[in-house]
Amino acid sequence: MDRNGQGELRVTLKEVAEAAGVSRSAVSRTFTEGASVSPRTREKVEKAARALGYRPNVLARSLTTKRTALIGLLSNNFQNPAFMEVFDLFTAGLQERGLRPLLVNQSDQDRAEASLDMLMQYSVDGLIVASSTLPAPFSQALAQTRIPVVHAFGKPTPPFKVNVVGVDNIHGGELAADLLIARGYRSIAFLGGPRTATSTEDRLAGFERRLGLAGLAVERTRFAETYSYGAGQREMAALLDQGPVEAVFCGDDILCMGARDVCRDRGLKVPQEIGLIGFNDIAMADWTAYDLTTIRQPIRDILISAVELVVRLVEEPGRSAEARVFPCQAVERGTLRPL
Amino acid sequence: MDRNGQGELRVTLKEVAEAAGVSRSAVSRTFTEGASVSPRTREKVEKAARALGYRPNVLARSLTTKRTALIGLLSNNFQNPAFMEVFDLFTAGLQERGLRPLLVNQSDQDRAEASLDMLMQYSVDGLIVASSTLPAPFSQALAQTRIPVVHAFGKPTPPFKVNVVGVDNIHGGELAADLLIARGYRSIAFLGGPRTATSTEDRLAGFERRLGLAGLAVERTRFAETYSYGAGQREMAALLDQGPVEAVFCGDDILCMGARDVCRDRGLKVPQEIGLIGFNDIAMADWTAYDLTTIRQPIRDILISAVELVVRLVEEPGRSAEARVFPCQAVERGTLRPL
DNA sequence: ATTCAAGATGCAACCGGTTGCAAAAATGGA
DNA sequence: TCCATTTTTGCAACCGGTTGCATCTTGAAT
Repeated sequence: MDRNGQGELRVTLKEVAEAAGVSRSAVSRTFTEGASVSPRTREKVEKAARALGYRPNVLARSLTTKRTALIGLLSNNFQNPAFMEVFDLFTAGLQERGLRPLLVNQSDQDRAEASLDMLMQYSVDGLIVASSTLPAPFSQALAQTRIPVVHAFGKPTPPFKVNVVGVDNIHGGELAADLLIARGYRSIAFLGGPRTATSTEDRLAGFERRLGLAGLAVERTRFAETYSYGAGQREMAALLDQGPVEAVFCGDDILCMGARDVCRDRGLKVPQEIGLIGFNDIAMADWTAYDLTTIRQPIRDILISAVELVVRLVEEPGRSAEARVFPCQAVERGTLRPL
Repeated sequence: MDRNGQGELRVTLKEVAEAAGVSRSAVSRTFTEGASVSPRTREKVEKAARALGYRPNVLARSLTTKRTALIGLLSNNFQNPAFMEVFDLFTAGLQERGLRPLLVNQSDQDRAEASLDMLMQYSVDGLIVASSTLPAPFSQALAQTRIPVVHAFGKPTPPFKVNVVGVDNIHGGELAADLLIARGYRSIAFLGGPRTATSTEDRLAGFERRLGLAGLAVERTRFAETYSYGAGQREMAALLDQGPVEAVFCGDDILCMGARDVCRDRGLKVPQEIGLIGFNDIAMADWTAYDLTTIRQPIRDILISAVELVVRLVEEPGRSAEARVFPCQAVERGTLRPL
C-alpha cells in the first residue's frame, strides 16, 4: 500500500469514468485533442475530473501513443558556468512546447553507452547533445538507435548524417585574425580548448589561414584540456613562460577570463601590454572586470533553432539530416588596443 | 507506422520471450532484481536479449511498480552561473543512484501550478526544489500532492512540515559580522538578495544582531531583486550614491562580484578603501579578479544530502519531515583589510 | 413522419511490462 | 527409490491509459 507516497490518492481514468457515469473511453476522449465527444459528456467528465483532481498519466499514455514528450538533454559541460545560459534557454524552449528535458550529465566520458541506454529506456522522443566535443563512440551508438538527435554546437560537415546546429568556427577564427591584424599585432599566440574538439581545430584553422594571408603566422599554440577558468590560467601561464607575445586568441571566453587574470596577477596591462580576444560572448564576457573583446556565437539562436529542429524531427521521422549554421560576429570591448 | 522514429526496431519483452523460447514472465524476471530464475533460463534470455538488443521499457514498468526513478529538479535560478555547480552535483548524484533528473525551469514565477501539474503527470518519485525563495503558492500546492519533496537551500523552521536541507543563515550572518568587527569596520552596509527570501532575512538578522552586540548598526540596506551580477552592480551603485561606507556585506557572491566591479570602475580600491564580504563561496569567488572573502556554504554537502534524503523519502513514505542543517564557515581572501 | 449521414458512445483489445498463484520441475533427505 | 520441500515456470490479470470498430443517437433534410 501507498508505495510511492501518493498511493490511493492518485486518481485514475476509471474512477473518473465511474464518477461521471460514462465509459473509460469517454474520459480518455475528453482529454485527447480532436477526439469526438459531445458537449454534454465532456461537461460531465470535466466536472468529475475536477472534483476528483484527476491528472492523466502521461507515462501510461505514452505506451500507446509512442510519444513521451521527453527530450534528452546531454551535455558534458557541467563545469562551465557559461552553460547556465544554455540550460536556461533549452529548458525554457522545451517547456514552451509542452516538452520535458531529461538531463544527462555526461561529464565522465566513459559511460557514454550507459547514458544512451538510459535514454532509450525512457523512450525519449528526441535528443539534444550540447557539446562541441562529442565523444566518438557516441555518434556511432547514436546512429544505431533511431532516436532523432540534434547536435548543438557541433560541426556541420557534409555528408550530413546527423543534424547539427552551430556556427562556422572557421569563419569565427578568421574574424579574430582580422581584428588582430587590423590592430597591428604581429606576434600572436593561440590558446584553445581541447585539441580534439573540431571547434578548436576549426577556429585555429580559420585563424591561421587569415593570418597567413597577411604574412603572419601563429607563433605559439596551447590547448587546454577542459573549458574552465583554471585550465585557462594554467595554459596562459605556461604560454607566457615560454616568452612574450603581443596578443593571444583564446578559443573560449572562460579560458580567456583565466588568461586575463594571470595577466592581471603578473602586472601585465591589458590591452596596453598584451591583447586578448575570446570566443563565445558569454554573459560574463561583459563583466567589467573582464570586458572581453570576443567573437560572438549567437547562443540564443542556436538553442532556439535546435529545439525547433528536434521537435520537427520527432514529428517527421523520415526527414533527412540537416545542418543549420549561424554567423559569428566580432564584438569589440576592452581587451584589444585601439587602432 | 514508425511514428517516433524508432518504430519496429524497438524490441519488446514478447519478442525476447519468443526468441528464447520461454514465457514473458521469465524474461521479466531475468531483468528484475531478486526474482527467481534458474541459471539456465537466465542464460537463454540474456543471450536472446543481447542478440536482439533488448532494453526494458522503464516507463511501462513504472505502471505496475509505481516507481519511475524520475526525480523532479525545480529551480528558478537559471540566470545564476553559480548554479551550474548545483546542477552538476545534483545530476551526478542522481545518476549514481540510477535516478533521472527531470528539469523544471521555474524562472517565471507565475506558472507554479503548471509545473506541479506536469511533475504529477510524469509521476516523478520525488522532487527537489533548489531555491532559497520558494514561492508561497508552491509550498501549499506541494503539500496537496503527496510527492516527497526536499527543499534544498531552504529554511529549516519548526514545526518541520517539509523536508529541508540547508544552512543556518543566521549564523552565517553572524560570522560575517564577526569578521567585519574584528577588522575594525564601523560604517557598514548590507546588500542582500530578494527581500522576500527567508535566506536574505536570516543573513541580515544574524548580521544585525551580532553588530548590535558590538554596539554597531547596519547603516544602510539594499535588496537586489534577483541573484545576478547586474542586480549587484545596480544596487551597489545606488548604495554608494547614497554616501560612503567602510564595508558592505553582500548576501550572495554573485551580487558581491557585481558590487566589486562597480568599486573597480569607480576607482574605489578594495580592500584599502572599502571592504566587501560575500556569501556562498562559489567557484568563481576564487577567481583572482575577485578574490572574495566570503561565508562558505557547503554546497556539495547540501546537495549530496538532499539527494540522499529524497531517495530515502521515496523508499520510506511514512517518514516524518526532517531538517538537515550544515554549518557555514568564513573563508578569508582579499576583499577585507588585514587586521 | 421518414430517411440517412454524421456524430457520439462503449466494448474489447492493445501498449510493454509485472506479479499472485498454482502447477511443474528440481532438490535433498531418508 | 520415494516423498516432502523448495525453486522455477507459465498463466492470466493487472497497471492506466488509447483506439478501431460496431452500435446507438442525433439532427437535418425530405
